[in-house]
Amino acid sequence: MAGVRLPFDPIAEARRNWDAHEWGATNQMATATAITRAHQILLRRINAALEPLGLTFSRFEALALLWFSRKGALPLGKVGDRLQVHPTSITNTVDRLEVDGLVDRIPHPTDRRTTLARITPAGRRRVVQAADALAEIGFGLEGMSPADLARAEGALVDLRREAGDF
Amino acid sequence: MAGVRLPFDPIAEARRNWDAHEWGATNQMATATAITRAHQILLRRINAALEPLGLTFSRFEALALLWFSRKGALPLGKVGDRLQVHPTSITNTVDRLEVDGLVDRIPHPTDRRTTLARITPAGRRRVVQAADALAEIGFGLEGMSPADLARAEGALVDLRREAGDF
DNA sequence: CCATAATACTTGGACTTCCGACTATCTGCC
DNA sequence: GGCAGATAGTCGGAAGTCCAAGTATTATGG
Repeated sequence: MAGVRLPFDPIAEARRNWDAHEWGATNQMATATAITRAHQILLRRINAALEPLGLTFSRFEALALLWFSRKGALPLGKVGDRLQVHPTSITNTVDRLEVDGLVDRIPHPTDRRTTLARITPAGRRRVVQAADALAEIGFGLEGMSPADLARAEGALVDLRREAGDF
Repeated sequence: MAGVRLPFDPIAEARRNWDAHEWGATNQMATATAITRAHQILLRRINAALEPLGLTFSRFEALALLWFSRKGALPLGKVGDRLQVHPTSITNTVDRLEVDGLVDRIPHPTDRRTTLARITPAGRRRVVQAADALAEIGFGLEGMSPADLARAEGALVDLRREAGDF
């Protein structure tokens, strides 16, 4: 990765270029770029914090969801719906968690199409360690003030709603 | 993908679980989740809009950067610095743009370690079409009000600065 | 009651991103 | 001058995401 600190804000610079060439939607471009970049920063920090535990953010999210669930087990499809990812990603995620013994697959009691992912005791121990590790680094967001955390979250609610999340 | 509309806001739900189990850093967790999800929404819409043009968001970003540059050519390393991605990603991106004839590689005039990516005439035509297509969909952010766009962008400035972007 | 449609998951392939390691070249300092 | 260290780019491999297509099972409607 390039650990380079630029002598200017690249988004402000992009704004200038965009306006100068009349490409339109400058504000959306700037916000989209900011979100993309924030995500990049987050994901790197989170995955770095989870790496010693043999987890990634995706796997952590799935594991946490199972941990919170009443029975410690959910159909793969439900996991995908909650995490808003493609079914194939869940298959992949659960495969890896299963290899590490943090989850196992069990058949659904009545619907034979459905497979349940169930968190194992090892998985429960691991997910708690991981949550600690993430709280430790403030989910990679320690650069943000409490006010900015709330601002960012609030500003994105309508986008998520309009995208059909809830 | 699961086109499912949940009957509740999954982030609000995560907040409740997090607090109930005293996992800590709830606000950061919520904001990190919102950013992650917003990015996911954005990227899908943007890539869908660019797909008919044979581009992805990464390739578009690189192409736009070259388009804006004074000479239409930049060292691969500079491109990586500006886009904040790993050198190997740039190699990959430029490989693909080159196959499509939108960019070519030329040697640096004085430093033989360095390779320049140069946008071709076809690349210039394509990037303008792509910018139009993205402006058309408001960079996937049409669900956000102008006020929310500004709020989101502003809230993320400190994060980007602290992460060393500029 | 059975054919058709919907649902649940998996497989194979494409794409992006990262890391570690490697080659080639340039820079700096003794 | 010449060798050590920094810098530029690439290759191989791992992980994540998606899509398209396929199998198995369940639900529906004539």
